[in-house]
Amino acid sequence: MKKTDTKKRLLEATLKLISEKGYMGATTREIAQQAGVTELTLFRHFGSKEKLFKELLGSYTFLPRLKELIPELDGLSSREALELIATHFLLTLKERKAMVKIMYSEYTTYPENIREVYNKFILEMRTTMAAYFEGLQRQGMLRKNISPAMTAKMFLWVLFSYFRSEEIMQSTGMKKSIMEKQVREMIDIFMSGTVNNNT
Amino acid sequence: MKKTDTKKRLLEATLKLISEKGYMGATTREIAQQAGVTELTLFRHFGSKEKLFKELLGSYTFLPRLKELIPELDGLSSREALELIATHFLLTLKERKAMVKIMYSEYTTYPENIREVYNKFILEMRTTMAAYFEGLQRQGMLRKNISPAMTAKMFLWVLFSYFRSEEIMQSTGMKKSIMEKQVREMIDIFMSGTVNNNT
DNA sequence: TTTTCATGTAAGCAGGCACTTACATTAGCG
DNA sequence: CGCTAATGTAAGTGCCTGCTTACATGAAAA
Repeated sequence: MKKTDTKKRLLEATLKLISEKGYMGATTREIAQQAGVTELTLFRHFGSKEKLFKELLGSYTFLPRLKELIPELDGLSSREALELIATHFLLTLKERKAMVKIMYSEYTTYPENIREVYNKFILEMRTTMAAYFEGLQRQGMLRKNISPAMTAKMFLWVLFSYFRSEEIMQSTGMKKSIMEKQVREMIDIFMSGTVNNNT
Repeated sequence: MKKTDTKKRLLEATLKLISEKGYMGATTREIAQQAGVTELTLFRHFGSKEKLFKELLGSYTFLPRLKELIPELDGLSSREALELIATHFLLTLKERKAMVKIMYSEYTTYPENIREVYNKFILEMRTTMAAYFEGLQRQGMLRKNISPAMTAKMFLWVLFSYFRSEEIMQSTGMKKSIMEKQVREMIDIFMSGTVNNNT
């Protein structure tokens, strides 16, 4: 008997359906059916719909690979480094698309602990990036008169909004070649700004 | 008898409750109560919950004041102009906060015509800003090798994300003085970039 | 004054929901 | 084989939801 399997399949089904229909729109019947089990099995495992959802959130790890990535950036130019970070960030979001969608749409309506997961993720990303930018600043590669914190925020905002507009809003999804081109364009603007200096 | 009043109050109550609890979480009973009428009156006016929601969306105008604003920008430096645009944009979002919240969270779950309203709004903002940046580019005030379309997107993404993180996620809301300071910081980075050129 | 029209009161219906109870089945393990 | 533990079948409970029906009220328009 594969006890673990059932629970796992239920959690996956929950993730899928809630990301598609929202917490209130996803019924326990449908979740169970999607997982290939009876509704009763769902309740035997989790007790209630809310506990199921909380366990889904709790079981979730965003494993910010950003930190692991930073040592690899040493030999690269800051432009190359930011491109690499951006690409990895976007791919992580794409992989976790369903959960990202949930956190995005349920944040305001389902206050209890979804906020914790979300805030933790955002905060970790921000501080990691801010630390990286602070390093660049110390090396003289970043303007002295801007704050690493705001720099980090704007970097992530642009990437996240790009992800949302491409992946969540459009059904098509991002094509890799197009994505890389646009990442390059975004990072170019992010680094060099928009103002014309050639005079 | 104030026929118009009742309908208007119902629409306002719908806006408020759906923005707080989502479409599925807001009940017709509660909406009617919030509007100070009987549930029956709600159904006499709108026939069904879905029609009520659609009428809310249809009745809604985002009146993009961006277009009206553009003539006023003539004497200003591009930095001042962008700051003015940004401030107005953020204030519009704040005024329409409830509807913005709805479009944000219900977009993927309530597909039918909420997308139209949202897409129309986004598209209008983007094209207006892109046209403005194209003008700047012709005047030689914007780098030649970046696309006005992407520039416009990034500009709006940063502002929108800022709004979301300040206004929607935190309960406190934006304080005007802090907002102005941060807008200046964001536009500085947006215009001058992040890279250190002083060598 | 009589009519009309927006609203209210009250009761309820049918369906879906989360969740439960009682009992049967199946498969692996000692 | 017999025991245990996970799952299934089936029926149902109580609650809430969107929505309806029948009748009453009250104020403005005729």
